[in-house]
Amino acid sequence: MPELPEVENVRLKLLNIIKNKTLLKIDIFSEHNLSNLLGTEVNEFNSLINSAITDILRYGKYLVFEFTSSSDTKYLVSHLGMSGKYYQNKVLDKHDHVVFYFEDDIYLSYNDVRKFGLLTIKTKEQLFTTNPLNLLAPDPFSISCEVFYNSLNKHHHEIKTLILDQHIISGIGNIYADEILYSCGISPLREGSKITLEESSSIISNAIKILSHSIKEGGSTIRDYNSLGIKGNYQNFLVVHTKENCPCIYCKNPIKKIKVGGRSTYYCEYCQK
DNA sequence: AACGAAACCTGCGCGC
DNA sequence: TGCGCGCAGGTTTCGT
Repeated sequence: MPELPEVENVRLKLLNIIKNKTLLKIDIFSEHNLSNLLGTEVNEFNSLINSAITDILRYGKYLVFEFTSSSDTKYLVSHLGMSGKYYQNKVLDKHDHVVFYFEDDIYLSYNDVRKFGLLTIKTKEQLFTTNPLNLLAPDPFSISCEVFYNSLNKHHHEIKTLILDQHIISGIGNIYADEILYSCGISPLREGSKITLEESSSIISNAIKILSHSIKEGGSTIRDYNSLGIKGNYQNFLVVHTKENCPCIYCKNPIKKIKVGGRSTYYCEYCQK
């Protein structure tokens, strides 16, 4: 469930479930097959035991669990990749790789079919000075328009590729990139260095509008992806993504599907310049 | 240096 | 029914 609105919904739900709960035990299954998923040694995970979850934060598409004990504070940084999900008290299956047992008989499993996600432990010192958060750009809600505009103008990539680049702006993925550029009337193929300051501002304000709306609708649930039983509704509000050959809601010409930077891209060639 | 391609994984749906 | 192919809400690494 990987873009900003879906991750934000997971964050809010997780806070309701485990805020102020103490971690009692962690199980990690077949850890030798999880070398890309686990950024930290297993014993580092065990160092979280007997700490309580004092907060859950989100940076772009990353979740950050704050664990506090009497002696120190540590952070679990989690990215859901393409197929990562959290479940509460679910009967485990072969894709539940890590299970966190809390007080009050609550357990959370991290399930990830494709194992593109990430779970890594950081100290307070390391959190923003090491991968992956050290190079992460601000999300549309907090980025400065001038900084964003200057980043775009440094590159000759297509604008769609640039707004998917988490070092330039974070939180936007393949679905919302298409929706945002459509609402701005900007072609996904336009070169970043040709985007004006006004258009940069439009990208940010449309991103804020679309992402906020999606957060309110619980995110998008397509192909049955969801986490913690969250069933999003925003897929019903999509106007270009997945709409190949459907009439553009503005000009009625068919929506085109192309590849940009290797990703499926939907747009209206008449409304987006 | 910069670009697209392939890699990392698994499962699903499609056409033959 | 079975097989092969292409596809998937992401990101990093590898070639030319």
